[in-house]
Amino acid sequence: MKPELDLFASLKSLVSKIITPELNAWGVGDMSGEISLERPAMAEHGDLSLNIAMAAASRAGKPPRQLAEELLHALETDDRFGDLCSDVSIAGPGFINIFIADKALAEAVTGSLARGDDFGRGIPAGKRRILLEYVSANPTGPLHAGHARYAAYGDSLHRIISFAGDSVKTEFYINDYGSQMELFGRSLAARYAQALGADAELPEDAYKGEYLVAIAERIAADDGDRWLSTVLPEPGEEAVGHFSTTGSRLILEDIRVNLERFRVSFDSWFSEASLYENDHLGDVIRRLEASGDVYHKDGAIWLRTTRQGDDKDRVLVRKSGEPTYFASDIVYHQEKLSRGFDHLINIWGADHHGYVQRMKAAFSALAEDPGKLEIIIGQLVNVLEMGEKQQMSKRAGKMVTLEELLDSIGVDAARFFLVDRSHDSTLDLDLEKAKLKSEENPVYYVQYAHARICSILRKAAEDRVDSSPCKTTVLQPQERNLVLKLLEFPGIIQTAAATRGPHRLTAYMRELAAVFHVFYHKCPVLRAEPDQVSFRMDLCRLTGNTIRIALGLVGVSAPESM
RNA sequence: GCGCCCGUAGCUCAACCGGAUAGAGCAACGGACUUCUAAUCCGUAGGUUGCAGGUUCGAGUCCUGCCGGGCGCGCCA
Repeated sequence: MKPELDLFASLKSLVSKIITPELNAWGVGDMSGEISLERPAMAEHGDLSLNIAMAAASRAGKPPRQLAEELLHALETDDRFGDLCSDVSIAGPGFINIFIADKALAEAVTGSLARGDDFGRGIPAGKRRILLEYVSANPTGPLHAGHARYAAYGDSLHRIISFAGDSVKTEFYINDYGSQMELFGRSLAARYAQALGADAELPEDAYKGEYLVAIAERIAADDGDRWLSTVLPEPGEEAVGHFSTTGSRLILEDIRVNLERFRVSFDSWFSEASLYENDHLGDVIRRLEASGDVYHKDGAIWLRTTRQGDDKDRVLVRKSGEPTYFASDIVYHQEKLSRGFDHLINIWGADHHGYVQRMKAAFSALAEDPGKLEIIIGQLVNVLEMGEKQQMSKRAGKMVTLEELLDSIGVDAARFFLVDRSHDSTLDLDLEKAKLKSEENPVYYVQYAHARICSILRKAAEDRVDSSPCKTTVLQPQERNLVLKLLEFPGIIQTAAATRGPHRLTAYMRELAAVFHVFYHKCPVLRAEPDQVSFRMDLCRLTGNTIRIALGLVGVSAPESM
């Protein structure tokens, strides 16, 4: 976003320019990174507030208010600053409070409006290529509420980081390899036999979910009893392979369909099994050996991850000769890097947090910078039924699926709800309550503001409202509040992206909708004084654009009427 | 036992790099539609930010120790 179109950003750089000589004169060293303009909680404290005098006080060895006086003088005598600001004063322990001129605010609205759907978009940031991996489920069952949370979070993060200016691709890692897949194949084979009326028993610890019955019936319908002799009394290796492959393909298709309905899309889908089509594992192990941290013990191959701070060393290849999931993951991450990505973001559930250290250690062993690997731990979702916590288990088939969530509360409410709180907090989800909540979900509050704006603009077009150009340079308090809230948007985008926190955006939308609703009640638009109509329509347009953009960044629709 | 996350209004949650009088929504109570959408707005009430120390101009935020809850500590994934 061009600086002159982001009033807050350009004010910040102007203030920095003005006060830097003063800071230098105090001999406090480089404090340029600490200069920040904040929006005070209270209107009396100005539109923007500068706290650098207090931050510098101890290093300068002078009282903060005295320093503030010097900065105030520098600001007051600067012509450019005088053009943009109507007042500046010192308050409290040494805050410098800045009041922006109404004229500058009105011009910023015009400039922001001209950016259309790009209002708030950041400047493309260099050549860094990011790969964001999330959801990454076993294709052994439908996605559940926990996956839904990470899907909503990850997809929103993708949209936000991209909008903020970084280049991000997304990937779904399909865990279609290993013992869980074999167990899945055996479970499905038994269901298949049962579907054909045979007396087959599910293996121990089997996937017991009802969805497997439906899949087995479908395979029975497609293939008839062709496989029956190979699965009884015990399924052979070939049959297990067939059922796990066929079953996972069908489940993956179901996963794709539901994610698409959830407005979550991936640039690529990567199969773990495909890692074994060539000897990538051997290549990676040879590479790890160069670190000197690979050793053999008890018939297995180990990586000395303790050298990088892990609790214990980890097995790469079992004594059976099968690679561990850890080994797969190292190969996978090596593969990601070799595709040219230089920053990898993974979203993992809290139940995998113990895995972070060993993965970082693996990066070190590969002679890669562990800083290239950013792992975001998302806390879990508790599903409550009648207030009772339910254990979610894919194998036991006990879970609330993404599909059920969408059927009961809809895409918009589900996405807003799941992303509206920090990923760092455990989320309680009571499906019955969530259904009730759909009526009072804050998403409707935000969407309603958008619909209301559209309604005004429709009416303006119908009535051919006559609006002469804006002459007023004095804004009503409600207009000021709305403009100031709108101008926060570019900064909110940057913060949400940098802190990986989409919930900041939903919180912002609620605030924006609130100040708009207040504006709506106090400031008529179409029936305003003739020279005010044009500016108020601009305010409506810019608010509408901003809500639409913000909702879009969390994958929620912006209805034109409700 | 060790590691990570969390503890804020009755409930669900915010609070930017440590900023001024800790904010929203829901629930409760009282008001506002002959008007550009009342899915809205205005008002009232609601707090020792789990507890105890420490750091400093200033702590919900940082440090230490407790208490409580979640998750993990496999040659499962």
